[in-house]
Amino acid sequence: MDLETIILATDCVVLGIDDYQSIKVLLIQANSFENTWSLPGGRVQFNESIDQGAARKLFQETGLENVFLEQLYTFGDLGRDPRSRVVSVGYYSLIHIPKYQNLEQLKNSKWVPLSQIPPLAFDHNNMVQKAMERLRGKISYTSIVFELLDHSFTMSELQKVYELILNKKLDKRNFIKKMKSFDILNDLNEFKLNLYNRKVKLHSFNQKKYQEKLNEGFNLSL
Amino acid sequence: MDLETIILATDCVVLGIDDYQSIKVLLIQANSFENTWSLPGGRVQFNESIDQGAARKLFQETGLENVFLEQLYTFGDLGRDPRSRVVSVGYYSLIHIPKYQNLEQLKNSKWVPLSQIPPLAFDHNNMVQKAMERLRGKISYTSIVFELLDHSFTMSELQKVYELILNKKLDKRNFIKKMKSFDILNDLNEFKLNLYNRKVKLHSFNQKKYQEKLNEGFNLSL
DNA sequence: TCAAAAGTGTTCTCCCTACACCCATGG
DNA sequence: CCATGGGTGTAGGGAGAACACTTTTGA
Repeated sequence: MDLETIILATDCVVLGIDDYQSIKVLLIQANSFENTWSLPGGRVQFNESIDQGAARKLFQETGLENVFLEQLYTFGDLGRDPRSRVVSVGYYSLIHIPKYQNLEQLKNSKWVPLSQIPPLAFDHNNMVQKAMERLRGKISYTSIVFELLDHSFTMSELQKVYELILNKKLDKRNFIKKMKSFDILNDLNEFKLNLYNRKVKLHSFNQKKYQEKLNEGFNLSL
Repeated sequence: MDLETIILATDCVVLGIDDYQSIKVLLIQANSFENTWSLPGGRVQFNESIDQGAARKLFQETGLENVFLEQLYTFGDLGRDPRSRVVSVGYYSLIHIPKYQNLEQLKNSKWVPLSQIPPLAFDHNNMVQKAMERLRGKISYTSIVFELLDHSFTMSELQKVYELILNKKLDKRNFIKKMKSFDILNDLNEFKLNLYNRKVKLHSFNQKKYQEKLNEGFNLSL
């Protein structure tokens, strides 16, 4: 290969929630650098689109597929990879961690709370930063919060996710009042038991109602 | 060069305002296709960052430099360029057109109102679309509106720009009240004559005040 | 005298915010 | 009986929205 060829790659910031205590990032062992963690990613092939490349590498390295995956930003500074000129298209993915607990490929990876991320390979810390900014921005005009939740969830789980993303505490009664006014949740007649074995009502996201409202300049900001 | 090499390029959506009647896009004659218009752009060199590449091509093809220029989205679908596998990092730039009227390099280009853009080369129409979405989104949490205005401007010019971006009419009194409440404009003791030769008060953007307010979760949405 | 844009306040409504107590359960 | 989180309603203040007339100038 030409020594002066720019190599094109993707990297993916996978954000997830499990215990509602923090937002976590999926890190894998960087194969070329011992003791260094990095984001899943790799080269884009000649005969695949960038989106396809990102989804393929994500699947190969983590087993995740058919998940929310969106382009974030393209990182192309000189020297971001000391070995060669690599331009990386960053992506971010949002998942509810317990749904994917048993994936074989996750053996060599770990979920790390945002506040405890070590220095990562290349400019990967920067990518995580950008992903969080994007998430924070998009929470108010898209329905991406629900990507972080299970199909059914309690109101306080939903509130916790908002609080983690916006990084501030919200008033319980005001939150519920606002959410109900959006009228985009289904009241399931199902319950789950919380830590204190108390029955808690479950809800689900009503994609259809949400889509209908979107056309009228509707948004989800609190 | 390797036939299976992915080529990296940039393209730039230059948006500008002159007569406050419409937002306009700068189009240039695509050199490889006769009678086709396209966005300024070209290959990224091995020894420059993507940002530098975008700025360099913008300057070479339009003469514009030191202007607002920000990465937009990376376009990498198969077949977007029928000749070879080109991945293009899209940028957008915002300028006040009359400031740059005399640029030599703009001879073979034209400013076209958004509503009158012809079919462009490659996926360039798509890029324009994305740039407008970004502009609309960012108007409320950054100060990019002022990139489209001259250093000094009248309140109704500012209002027109908001109206063009948001694509709806605003109430004059409410607009002024809101803007004044932001407290980020300087009242210049200067006037300009409008079409009817009437003296109109001029204002300018107070970058410093704006920066101070930013830290307190301030935003510019109407 | 007509057309076009500048300049200027008030009222009403609705939404956001602040705020507290009881209940159910497991330990 | 204690700790923890679920569930529920109201009142007040402030911001957004609606709204009209006068003035200036050129044509």
